[in-house]
Amino acid sequence: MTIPRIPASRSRENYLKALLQLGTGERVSVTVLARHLRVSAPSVTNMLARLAEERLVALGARGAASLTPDGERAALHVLRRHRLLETFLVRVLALDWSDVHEDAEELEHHVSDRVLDALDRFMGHPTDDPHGHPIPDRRGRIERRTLAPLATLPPGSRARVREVRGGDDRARMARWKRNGLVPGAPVRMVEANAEAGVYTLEIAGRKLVSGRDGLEGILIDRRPRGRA
Amino acid sequence: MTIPRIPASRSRENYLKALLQLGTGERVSVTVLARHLRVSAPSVTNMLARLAEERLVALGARGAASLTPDGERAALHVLRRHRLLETFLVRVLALDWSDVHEDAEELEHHVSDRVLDALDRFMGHPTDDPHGHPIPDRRGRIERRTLAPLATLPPGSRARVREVRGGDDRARMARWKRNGLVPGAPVRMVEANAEAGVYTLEIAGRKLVSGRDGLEGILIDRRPRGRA
DNA sequence: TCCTGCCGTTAGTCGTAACTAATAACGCTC
DNA sequence: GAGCGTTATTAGTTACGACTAACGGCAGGA
Repeated sequence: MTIPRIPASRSRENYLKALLQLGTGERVSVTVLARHLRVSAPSVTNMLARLAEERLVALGARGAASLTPDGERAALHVLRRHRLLETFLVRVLALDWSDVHEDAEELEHHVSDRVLDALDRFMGHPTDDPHGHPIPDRRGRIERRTLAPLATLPPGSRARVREVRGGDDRARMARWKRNGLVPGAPVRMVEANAEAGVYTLEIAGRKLVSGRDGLEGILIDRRPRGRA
Repeated sequence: MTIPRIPASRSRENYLKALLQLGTGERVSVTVLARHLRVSAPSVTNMLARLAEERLVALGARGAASLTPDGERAALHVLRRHRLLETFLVRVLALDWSDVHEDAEELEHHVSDRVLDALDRFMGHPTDDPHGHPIPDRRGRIERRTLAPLATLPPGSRARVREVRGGDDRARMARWKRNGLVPGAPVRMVEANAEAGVYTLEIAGRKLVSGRDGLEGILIDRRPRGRA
């Protein structure tokens, strides 16, 4: 008879999480999903069909997919697990900020609610992960923020780094850390040359010249605190 | 071409661990393994063949299997992960002694060396898990102990509980904990009736009457400390 | 010695989730 | 509107690890 196993997860959960992260309310195409998950397009079509059957995903024309409320709930739970785990690995186990992503990526599929709650309790219910991202609560609610890319900070203005995206790129994370570009760091835009894509910043007193690419993923609050 | 994946684990690791725990140097039969892993006999034959091909298991006549040195090393690494995780769950996260087994059982297959070492460091390199079992070191070496079943303690003698086996039976573990039968607890055999299988004990000052079954798995040092 | 059981193996299937190759459905350009 | 390129789907395979059903070999009892 073959036991159908637990509703199964791992792969499923990764699809849901990807849909959550890629779909800003919008539908996500098969190709985009495939690239993100490093999987072939047919695999995506296939899995989306299964997830649609389980009412976790809604399919639109030309394979465009979005999460149903159920799917979004599930995805937020995965995200919560991921972020709590990253927080634990950094805050408690003192692992490197730029290294923890893949460990969390693995463990997020295997931590029980019991253990997760215990971790949460142990850390005093943190609200942000080490990269500044908000951690969804137990009910799957997440703080909605409107942040701006650091590159949009007008010259002379000050702000604080709020979130640092792209945790899967270790080298990038390590570079940011070296330069002091971590959540909470005070920054001042000294000079911005949007055409050339060159920006001069002061981070916690230290000067940094960076290209636009090098700043992509660093987010600040939309309304900068204070003026120069 | 289909990437052969990582040497893969989960199931493999469970077979290796089972061989380590069941085979006291001896070869283990297909049937025993099947029962222990709650899997059909053909599944066992099948997997053993694969493990033998990878030189992790040596096969004898009539399907009897034992670990090769490589296999034993691998198994001890899994055991180390399991025991360190249990220790973490109990000592740090304050989860219940009798509950943690299954969580550790799941996580042991997914924790990286990096995280494991960090856990080990964080806890100050514990040598025993919450059930009193020795934790293999990083190189896979484990303390060899010669322990005796609590039931063999002569009437009037005192000893300390050293290990408590059978972590997979929650109810049993919970009962022992309620009765104070935890590693380190001082016990005195008040009266032992081997024929009837009834034993009267004093545990940390409290009296307990138990059948032989109820004590199976509780181990003390072979040479009791002190006399009555 | 032969029969009966137990134990293990062989053969064939299933579910999951990936893959490649080939095809179909758009949509944009000329 | 024909043709081309992109995007999605269908078809068929593969690997893993489980399963059931059926078969073979050895041991002990009659």
